[in-house]
Amino acid sequence: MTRKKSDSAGSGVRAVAQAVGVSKSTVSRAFNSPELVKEEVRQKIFEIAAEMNYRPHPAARALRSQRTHIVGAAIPTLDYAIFARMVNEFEKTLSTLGASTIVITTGFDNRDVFDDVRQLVDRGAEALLLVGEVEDPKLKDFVRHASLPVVTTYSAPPDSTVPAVGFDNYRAFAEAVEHLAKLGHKSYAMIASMTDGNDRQRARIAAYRDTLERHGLIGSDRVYKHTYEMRSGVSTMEQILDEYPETTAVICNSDVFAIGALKACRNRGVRVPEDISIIGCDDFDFAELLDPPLTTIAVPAARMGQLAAETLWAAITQKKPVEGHLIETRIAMRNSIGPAPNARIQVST
Amino acid sequence: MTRKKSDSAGSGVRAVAQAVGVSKSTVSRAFNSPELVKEEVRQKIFEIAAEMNYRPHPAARALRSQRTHIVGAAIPTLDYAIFARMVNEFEKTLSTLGASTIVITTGFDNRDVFDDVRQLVDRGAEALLLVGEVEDPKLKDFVRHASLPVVTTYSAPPDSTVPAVGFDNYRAFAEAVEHLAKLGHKSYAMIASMTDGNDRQRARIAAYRDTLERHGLIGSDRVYKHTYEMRSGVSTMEQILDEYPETTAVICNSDVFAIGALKACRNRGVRVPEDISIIGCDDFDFAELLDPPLTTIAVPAARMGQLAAETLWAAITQKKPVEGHLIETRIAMRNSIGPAPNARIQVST
DNA sequence: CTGAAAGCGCTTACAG
DNA sequence: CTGAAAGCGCTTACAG
Repeated sequence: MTRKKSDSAGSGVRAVAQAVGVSKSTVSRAFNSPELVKEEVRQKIFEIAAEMNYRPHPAARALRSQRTHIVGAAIPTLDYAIFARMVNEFEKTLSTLGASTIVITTGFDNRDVFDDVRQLVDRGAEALLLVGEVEDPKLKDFVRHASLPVVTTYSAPPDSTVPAVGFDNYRAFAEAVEHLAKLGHKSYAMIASMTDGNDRQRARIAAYRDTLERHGLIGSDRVYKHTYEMRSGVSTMEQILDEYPETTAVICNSDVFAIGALKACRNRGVRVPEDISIIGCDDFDFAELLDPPLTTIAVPAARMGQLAAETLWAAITQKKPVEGHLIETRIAMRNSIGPAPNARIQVST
Repeated sequence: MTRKKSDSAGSGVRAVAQAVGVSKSTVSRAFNSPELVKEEVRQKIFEIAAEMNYRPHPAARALRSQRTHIVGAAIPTLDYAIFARMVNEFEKTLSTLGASTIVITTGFDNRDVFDDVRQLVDRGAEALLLVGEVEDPKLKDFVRHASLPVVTTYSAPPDSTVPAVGFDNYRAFAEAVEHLAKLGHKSYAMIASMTDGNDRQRARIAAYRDTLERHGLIGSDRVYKHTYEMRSGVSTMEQILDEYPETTAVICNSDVFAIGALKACRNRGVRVPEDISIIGCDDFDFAELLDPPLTTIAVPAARMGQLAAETLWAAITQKKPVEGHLIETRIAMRNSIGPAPNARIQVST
């Protein structure tokens, strides 16, 4: 025995039922299957329930119905515009559909995220949004055997363990480099983020290397890796200017790096795009207001959030399989890239 | 009768208990009060439970223990760096403490947010983070009578219905305007956001007006209101330049506006800060990399998220009252403001 | 259209 | 240190 059986007053269904003069069943039905309850009775129940501020106990409801209406999102961080935007859209879409969003941040390395993801499930998540390829063996195992819908975003791994609502990182970057090659650039550098447990970075670097190689161009070995910080964009760009002044095209795997690179060029009196071309990735809001306006690969963050929410919800409610979506990307063409200069200007130090 | 009583196999405590050869009680105790279970038995339970991939059912656990370990955050949007950063820190802190974060976005108008906030509670939130003053009468009523801990952030209303972990918006902006006044500026404009249901905006505008008035300065009627978009910063700055070319100081209630204002000045050949001073608010990451580096009021987003999480958690677990915190702000001094020019330059159109 | 009863899967006070 | 039993607050199949 634990508490006394609350068979009388209180504030649960029982109390409402008593106040109205019907059974608990009828009160519950009025909320969950209103069409089964006589109009007149239903009205009275709603009225009195509202008066009493009655709300069904979430845990009791979830236990009995085996539905929590909670969906989990495990993302690297919220402190990065593009992820925040995706979750924002994910949450809004889900909210419209009648579900809530529980969030956990895991960092950018996917190799050991199982405990974080499990926390979401332990709180009742009925479905899961992930970012990038599933690399944690324990998580791989979990999604294989677990019965809940899972979708991953940002990536489009062909051999993925789970359906993906993402874009082709390789192709997007291959096109960007291709574009620069056609503009006549001969010497390149890439500012990337860490590749450990991050398939997007690996795909982008591979695209950069492969494309340069195919064109017999210099630079494929010049890949700088940093965590996402604007200062890193500044310092890396300075380093490039110092060590490889022949560089005319810099591919940044994040607008965070690009804005830093732009700043470094300004500091050094290097003109963009006359002397050097810089391309970013993400299409942050401020990209077009930079000086010069930043050409950048537009990542469809909001769209991914929306589609992920929709397919997950359909999977939960209609038991449909989770549907992957390959989203096309485009380069937001602005003025930070241009034809390769015939000669490098002098770099002032 | 609903389902058959799962008294035998399955995958719950019962199954684990049977596999180990103890009672459900002992299995449950091994997880919840390990010190009450004999070392040897405990080990065996952990081992077998892990093998069977056993996880206590969240809803059952929550129903019985009346604890969900879920905390709710109702914020205007995640698609704005400063809110995303606050929630990011909130989540991380809570995660460390053993709780999860459920999020809902409500927009910037606080007058009708009760249904959103209630959704959080209906999903099991044990405590609530809010943003700004509580203005929705229904919400006010709810927090007054509800027994769950609530904290609001960003504001510091003295007569608040709920404790606040925030900063003094009025004072922060009064200081900023005061600073500009001391620099000799005579003619001002403010680019603000919408004031409906937004006490932070109202406080900032009041601070601006009061301070100007106290100094007998021009501009207190020149407050432009827009939703947070960089283009609005551009167009409003252009308007200011056109209609009030005598303006030498522009206070932006968001760095989003400030970056737009900076851009507009650049477009028009107006030099910052030689011709006009611009100050932002938020201290976005990119503020110091702008050209010129942006002077801006630093909003302590991460700190608010952390403190809110800590006080809410203490309130839940130790039944301590929720503790408010008034956080000091400072102006991140950079180069976008300077002494008032003696004469206005010509504005090219 | 409605009510009585079972049971969702745990945890915990009680008794030993 | 352990087990049997009660009960958390709902929802729903069953019977009427």
